[in-house]
Amino acid sequence: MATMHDVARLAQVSVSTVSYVLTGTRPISQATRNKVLAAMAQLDYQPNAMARGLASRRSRILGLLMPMDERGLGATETAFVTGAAAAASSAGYHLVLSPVGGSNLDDLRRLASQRMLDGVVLMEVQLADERVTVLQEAGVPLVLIGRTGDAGTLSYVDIDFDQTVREAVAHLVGLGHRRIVYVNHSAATLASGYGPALRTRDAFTAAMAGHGLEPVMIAAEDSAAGGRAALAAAFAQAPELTAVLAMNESAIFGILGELTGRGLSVPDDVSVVSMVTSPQVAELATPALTAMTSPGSALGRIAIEALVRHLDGPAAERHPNGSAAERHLSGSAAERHQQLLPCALEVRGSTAAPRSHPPMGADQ
Amino acid sequence: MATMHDVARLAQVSVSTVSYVLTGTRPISQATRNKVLAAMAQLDYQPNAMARGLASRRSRILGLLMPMDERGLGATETAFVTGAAAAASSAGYHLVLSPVGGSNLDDLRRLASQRMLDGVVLMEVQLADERVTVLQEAGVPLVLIGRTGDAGTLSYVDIDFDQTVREAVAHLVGLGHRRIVYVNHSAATLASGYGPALRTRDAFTAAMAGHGLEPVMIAAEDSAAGGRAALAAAFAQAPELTAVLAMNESAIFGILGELTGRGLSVPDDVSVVSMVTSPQVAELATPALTAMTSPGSALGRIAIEALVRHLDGPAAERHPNGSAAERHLSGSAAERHQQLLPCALEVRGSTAAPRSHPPMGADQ
DNA sequence: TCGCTTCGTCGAAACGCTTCGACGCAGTTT
DNA sequence: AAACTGCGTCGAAGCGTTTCGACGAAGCGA
Repeated sequence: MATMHDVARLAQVSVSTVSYVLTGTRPISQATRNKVLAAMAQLDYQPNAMARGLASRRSRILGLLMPMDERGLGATETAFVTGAAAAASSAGYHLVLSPVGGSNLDDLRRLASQRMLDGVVLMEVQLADERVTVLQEAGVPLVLIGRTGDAGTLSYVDIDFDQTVREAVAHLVGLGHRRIVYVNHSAATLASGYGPALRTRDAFTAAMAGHGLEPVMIAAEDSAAGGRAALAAAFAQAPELTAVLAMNESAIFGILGELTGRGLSVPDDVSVVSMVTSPQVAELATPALTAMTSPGSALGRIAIEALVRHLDGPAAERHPNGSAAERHLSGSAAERHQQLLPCALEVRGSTAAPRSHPPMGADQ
Repeated sequence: MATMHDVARLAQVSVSTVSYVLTGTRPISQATRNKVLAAMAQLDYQPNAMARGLASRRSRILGLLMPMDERGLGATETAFVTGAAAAASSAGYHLVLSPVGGSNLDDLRRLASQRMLDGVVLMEVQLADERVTVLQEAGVPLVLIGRTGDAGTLSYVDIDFDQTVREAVAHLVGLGHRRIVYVNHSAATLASGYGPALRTRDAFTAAMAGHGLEPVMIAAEDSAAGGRAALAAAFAQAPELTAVLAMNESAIFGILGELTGRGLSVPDDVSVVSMVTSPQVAELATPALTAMTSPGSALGRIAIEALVRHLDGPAAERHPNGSAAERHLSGSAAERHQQLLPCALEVRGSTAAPRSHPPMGADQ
């Protein structure tokens, strides 16, 4: 494996010159640059990541911390990851996905203290997430996907649940539905402070109130069985329901199965809308599900871009010889990126006007 | 951030002594060890990963290379990842998941040449996989999940497709089915040399022949629509079919939908078996699918363990002061781990005896 | 023509760790 | 009693980069 010394010797320049060619830190004449580049090509030189990291105190590695607990990544999360990977790569960073569960905080602390990651993106953030504290104490720059309860000073990208729920409810109400049930994640998930579950809950209450309707909510375990049970509970609580809005991607198949089992047809008897779902999953069901499509890859891209901006300092690098103080100043100006993205309504076959109540005053 | 120097000073020993305490490379008296440990605790010392990597020429990072193309990771792949992560962690390695697509070989080459990864596990291996060549040229130890066509000298862990298919067919034949259709991945996937698709195809032909039955095979796009089309094609080709064996997890929901659409009931009119599927996914369908459950987390664990064994040399470290030659010798003896794991048949609600032909000579 | 920047390059000192040779000091062996 | 042998420890030399200060050589205003 060729080293910088080899390149320098072959190009007949000093080691530091090679480094400057590589990093662009100082001006190098075109002639010298070409010599060096030629030598690098000839030797098939690749800089040693460890040496680079040690000397520069930046690894150029970004971490994507995703708890991989129960069920796997859905297509949504995958889109998210690919978006992030693409963004990182084009910013000259490596992206590593670390499956550090929410439980082993010590692992996380170790990872953070080892200075192996220049920054991290945190997925599946809880309202009160200890990982945030750990990372902050370790001084690792971070961007959240999702928000903690007190996200004031943090950077985050998240889905605009409020807007998303409002749109979903408007769609159903516009079709003429009045009795709409919201199937959320399980009570345990709610209690653990899972942001999406809590925020959609509140948003649903608000949205229904806005239409003068009564919100009915059911918690469901993240499984088909959970969905079945939830639907049974829903009918017990609101026998005349005509539409189901489901946050729980795992439960939704159980809901559909139970609906069929009861001899009810979708969408003629009951309309179903799936929240924060990828088109691929929505198409799996029969009929294909009307769904709020999550902005997966955009979320990932934006999160990484915000992180990189924070790390590399302001893009407007007008004074390459600016003092450290200057750089710090403008660096902190680039901080705190906070952004919400809504899901887009995609109407497929699982929603229609209710049998009993035809549409009325649709454009609510 | 405390360094080794700080620890050494506080503990009143030399830097090298601290290092020996940390790595266990040389004997250290209990008294000294305690002093050092105390100092480390007091300073909250964490070794710097980059410095460590540079000096020792091993990063203690393992890569899990997973192409994240189309659809997301299923629960199967997730189990795989978590198994690998757990194994890596308990062997003292970090596991990073790198979404380097199959396309950008250059990215991979760069990653490999930067000496950032001590070794890699390759997922979704094609029969002719260029990534293997790249990695081998870069001198990075690797273990495959799946096999290339010429896996002779490589280490791999894979599903025993032959055994799995045989068992699935035996289950159906045992119930009395004679006309069984196998729904595979798409023609394009087959053509690209995707091992599981090819191996199951051959295994199915062989298994059916073993029962004196004619194999009918259909290729399906990886989507619900693909499944629907495939079922239509299946009925066109074998109108009297009574059972479907599906490799294609995405298509299977389309198959079920189309079956229902034609007024056929599962399992009364048609039995369905899903191959290489996780229980979670199998439970999503109504009725829950009889499936061959993939040994997800075991695969991941075994792959990592094989890799680590290769890296750390033979477990039987009887001669800690053995010469480099000895170590190399025994190292190469530990190489080439090749193992196949079958999927386990889990009978759920989607298989039953065919209506027309009651069971006969079941224990085939 | 004399200083004064600016440009392009160099040498050397980090960066924080591992590892190698050496050495003092018991505790054997002869 | 002399010559070994391990054990526990130390100092120093790397590992392959980046980065800082320095220094000729131009280029330029006075």
